Amino acid sequence: MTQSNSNEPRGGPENPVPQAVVSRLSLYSRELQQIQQEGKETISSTQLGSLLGFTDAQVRKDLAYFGQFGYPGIGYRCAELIEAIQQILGTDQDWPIAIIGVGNLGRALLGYRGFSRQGFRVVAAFDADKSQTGVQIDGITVYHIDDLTDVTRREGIRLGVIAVPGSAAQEVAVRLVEAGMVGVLNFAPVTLNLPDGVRIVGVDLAIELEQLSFAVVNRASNA
Amino acid sequence: MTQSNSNEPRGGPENPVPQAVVSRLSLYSRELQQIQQEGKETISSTQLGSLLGFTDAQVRKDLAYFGQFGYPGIGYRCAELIEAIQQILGTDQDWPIAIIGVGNLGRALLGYRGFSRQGFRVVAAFDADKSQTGVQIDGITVYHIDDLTDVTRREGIRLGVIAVPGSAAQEVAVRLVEAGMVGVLNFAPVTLNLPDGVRIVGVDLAIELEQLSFAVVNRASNA
DNA sequence: TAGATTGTTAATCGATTAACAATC
DNA sequence: TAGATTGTTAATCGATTAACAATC
Repeated sequence: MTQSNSNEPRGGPENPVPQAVVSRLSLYSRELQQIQQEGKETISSTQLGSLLGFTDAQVRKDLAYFGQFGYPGIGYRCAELIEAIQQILGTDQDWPIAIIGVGNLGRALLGYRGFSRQGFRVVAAFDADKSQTGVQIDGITVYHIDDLTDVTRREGIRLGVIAVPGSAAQEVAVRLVEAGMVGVLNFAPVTLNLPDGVRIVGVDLAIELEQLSFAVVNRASNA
Repeated sequence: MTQSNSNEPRGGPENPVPQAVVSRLSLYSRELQQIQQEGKETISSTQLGSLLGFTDAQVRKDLAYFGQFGYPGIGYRCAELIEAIQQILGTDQDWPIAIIGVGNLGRALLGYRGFSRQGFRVVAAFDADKSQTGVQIDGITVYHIDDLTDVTRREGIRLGVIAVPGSAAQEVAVRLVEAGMVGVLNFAPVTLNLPDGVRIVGVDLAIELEQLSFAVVNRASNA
């Protein structure tokens, strides 16, 4: 019988980490890298929080989910904390990813250098259009969607990015899961229905703009 | 003295609407349009919720922030609710928008048809590179960044999309605000610092992937 | 030592869910 | 009428903040 160690701070079943905490972890990491580039060695929770609009308590609490990283009287050493967060997020590993759909958005994603910032590496693109098969875009080969499983296994791809029209997204998503993918970044403007255990992050560009228009239309409350 | 009307359900200062509610409103709208296309006239909070993974109570509570839209015993009429939500979000209006930066990502956004789904219309692009000035991309003219204020005022643009490198983003953001923009969709991987009253929505592609890698690395808790 | 800052517990705040009278 | 479903209040749950002893 597996006995749960109550000294264990990690996000096991006993201590599920809220989604919001994980989002902020990414922001901390990004901010810390900026700070480090500016030559600062350490930073306090108060400083880090204020750069991002969070309280000092929130920063400390978030980190406390995963362990003790700070030094009382000093703060956090940037280099150390960056490394710790990357390990928590899994971005200390190499993540070969695939992009499905080489329309406008897919092509942009193929050329986007920002992915590589944290160990993500686009290794293959897929499209249903046979005239695209074999084409190279920004050094990445475009495969036919029917080769999804083969290439995915060969390259050890676990994360897929959906950049196909909404009408095709659900079917593509199912095929990704069949091919063994466990995480999906979905740019199509539809709700995907996938088995539990497959994590989905959705980015709908129109919805992001809607958040802005709501805020603008209702910004009397701000003024 | 302005007396607050306690019958007023809208998100005035008395009743600030949580950010999470606004996000879900967009999802409801998207889902309702799908449902309507499938020929359904009405839908219950239970059905709508389950399509999106929310409880029925949550759906009803979210909508209750803004008024009464349902019919006891019947549910919600799709057409009516869609129109109501669009009015709440402001997407019943026309929103001319500008894209700043015509690199890989900016170009993809210029060609992205999904923006127009809800009244968003890209009317201008800007870039600091003078060799791009005057070029047309997908029918949109690229202006030099120095013409930002002129074009913004002429076209009545209030929302801007930042698709420039991180190193230039803060400076560009400040210029957008100076030009009169009140909402910014930021694709650059940096935290923007802008006056209160300017709403910022950030989309960091690498961070979205990090959320996936965390979930995958820690998915023992799911299994 | 005095000053700064952490990690953590308790208190507060806000958001989600359950329950149900009112309505069609 | 019986069945379905809303809008809303009260109860629950979870997340944020405040406070402070422990530490450097």
